[in-house]
Amino acid sequence: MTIDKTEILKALAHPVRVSFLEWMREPEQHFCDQAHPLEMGICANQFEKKCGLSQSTVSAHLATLEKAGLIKTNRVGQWAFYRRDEDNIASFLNDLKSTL
Amino acid sequence: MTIDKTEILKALAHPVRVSFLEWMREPEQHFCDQAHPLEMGICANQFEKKCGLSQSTVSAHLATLEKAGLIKTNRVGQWAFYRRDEDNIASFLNDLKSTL
DNA sequence: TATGTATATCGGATTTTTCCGATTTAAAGA
DNA sequence: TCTTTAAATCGGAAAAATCCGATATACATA
Repeated sequence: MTIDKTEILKALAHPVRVSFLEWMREPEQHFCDQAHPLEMGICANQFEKKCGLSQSTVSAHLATLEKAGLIKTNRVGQWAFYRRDEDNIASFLNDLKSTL
Repeated sequence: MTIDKTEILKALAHPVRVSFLEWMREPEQHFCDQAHPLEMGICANQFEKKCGLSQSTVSAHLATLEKAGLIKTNRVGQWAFYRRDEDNIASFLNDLKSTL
């Protein structure tokens, strides 16, 4: 599946989801208290603590970002670790710059 | 009032509004049948014909783009002419590239 | 002044998005 | 196996977005 600009723009239409992406740019600044090494990605529960929304709501926001191709999920044991999909993000930004 | 990234991203969350902006990049290609000179901007009714939505809906979409600062309005007589606000669009794209 | 044209705004129906608590699923550890 | 923990999914309420037709406003012209 190729990247869908409309789906990405809809994913970026909620400020919390944009914050998630921005926080993941600098994990050591925003998730310095994570028990697991930041190289694994950011654990879902970290976002809950930081944004104050419920577990199910955060899970849905992360799923929206993943469906749009903006983040990738890495499941280890009972945890889910998230990281930015830099390739897709860069492709989207280039696409936007050249078409918008 | 400064540019509001969240408001802009919400404005871009509807594909019709993105199309409006893209069409305005190349007026001579997309609005070659406009009675008024394209240098005045694009007349509101041109968007209606091209997207098939009702007059009131198109007016609302244009208002959303203007509120976000993505387009500028030029009223002449009974007409409203729209053009892209290139400065704000460029600022937004730079902001997005450096923060997202 | 009366009529026609272009756009904005209003009122309301429909759809989509957002959010939460409860439940389910899956893995970890006692 | 039983319990705990983490995350996904379900069900439904509330809020926001979308869309249209009708009406209002503003300008042009007869």
